[in-house]
Amino acid sequence: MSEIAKGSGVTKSLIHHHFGSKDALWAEVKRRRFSEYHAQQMKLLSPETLTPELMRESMETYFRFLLDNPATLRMNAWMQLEGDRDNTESVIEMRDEGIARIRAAQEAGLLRRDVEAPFMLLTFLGLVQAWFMDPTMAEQRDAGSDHTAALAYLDSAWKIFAAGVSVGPHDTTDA
Amino acid sequence: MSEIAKGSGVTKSLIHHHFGSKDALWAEVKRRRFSEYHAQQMKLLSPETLTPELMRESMETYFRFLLDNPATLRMNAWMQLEGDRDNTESVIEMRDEGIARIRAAQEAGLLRRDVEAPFMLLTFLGLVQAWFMDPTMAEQRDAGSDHTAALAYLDSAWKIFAAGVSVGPHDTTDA
DNA sequence: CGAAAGATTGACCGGCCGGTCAGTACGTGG
DNA sequence: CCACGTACTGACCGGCCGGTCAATCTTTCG
Repeated sequence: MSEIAKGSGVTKSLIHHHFGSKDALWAEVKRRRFSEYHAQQMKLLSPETLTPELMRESMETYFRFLLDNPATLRMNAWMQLEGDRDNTESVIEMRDEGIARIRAAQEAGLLRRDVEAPFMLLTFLGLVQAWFMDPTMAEQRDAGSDHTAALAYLDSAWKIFAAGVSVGPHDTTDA
Repeated sequence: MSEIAKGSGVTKSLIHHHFGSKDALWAEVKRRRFSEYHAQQMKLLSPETLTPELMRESMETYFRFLLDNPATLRMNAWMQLEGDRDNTESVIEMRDEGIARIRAAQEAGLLRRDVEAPFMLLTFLGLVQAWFMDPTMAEQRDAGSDHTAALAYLDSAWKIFAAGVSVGPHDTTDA
C-alpha cells in the first residue's frame, strides 16, 4: 500500500479514502484488467465463420495480447493460484463462445470431429500460453520488445495445431 | 509460520531453530519438491529411442505426475510468478535433455523437421499443462480422485499432438 | 462571498509476523 | 553421576502493514 501510494504520488490515506480497502482496490484492478482481456477475447470470437485463416489470426491476436500485456498474464496466473472466483462468469462466457465456434467448424468439416470441442479449445489456449510458461525464456521476455523468438514460436505452435486439428487420415475412430 | 508450527505440532521457535529462517524452510521445501519433479522428468527422458509409443507414454506419465502432485504444480507456478531462480540449472538440464531427444527423433524421421526442437518441446509441455490452467476445471480437479475427464483430455491432447508433429504432407517448406 | 462537499494529508494505532533469547527437558558419552 | 550437546519451549520484541481519524486544502454552487 505505502509503496503503491508512493509510486502514484499520493498518500496511503487517499487510496483508502477512494477505494475503501486494499481488497476493494485489488478487485477494481482485476475488474479493469479482466475487462480488457474479456473484450479482446470476445472480439476474437466474433460470429464469422471459423476458417483456418481466421484461426491462425485468432491465435496470433491472442498471442500478441499476452506479449503486450504481461501484467494481465501475471494477474490471471495469480488469480488462479489464489483460487479467485471473481470474473468466473466472464471466463465461462468466453469459454462457451470458443467452444461453440469450434463445434460449428467441426460440423462444417473444417476441424476433426474425434476431439471434443472443449478439449480442442484447451489445446489451443495451452499452445499459446506455453510460450509464457517457459522459465528459461523469462529474461528475454521481460526485457525489451524484441519478439522475434516469440513469433517464431507462434509459427511453430500454429504449424502443429493446424496439422493436429485438421480433418484427415487419422487412425483414430471418428465420433 | 505460527500456522505451520501449529499444523506440525511443534513450536515456531523449533522450526526456526531447525531451518534457520522462513526463507531457508521455503528453500528446503522447494528443493525437495523439485527433486521429485526433476527425477520424474529425467526418468521420462531415459535414453531409449523416442518412438511414438514412448512419446505417448511420456505425455501420460507427465500428465499423471501433475495430477498426483498438485502441490508441485502450485509451487512451480508460484516460483515462476515470483521469478524464483533457484533450480534453474535443473530446469535447463531437463529442457536440454528433452530437446536432444526430440532432435534425435527428427533426424530419425519420426518427427517433422520444420519445427525447431525447443519449440516442439514447449508445445508438448503446453498441451499437458493446459488441462491444469483451465479455471473452469478447478473444482472437479481439486475434489476427489475422479480423473476420467482429465484422462479424456489427455487423449485428445495426444491425438492433436501426434497428428501435429508427425512427418507428412505439410504444406510448409521443410528446413 | 460563504457554506457545503469532496480531495488530500500526516500522525497515529493495533495486530500480525518473522525472529530472538534465555531457559528447560533429554539423551549420551566419559 | 555429571557434563555437555542438542531438541525444544514460551515469552518477548521490533518492524511492517492495513486501516482510522481529525484536520486542511480545493472546488463547486447558491
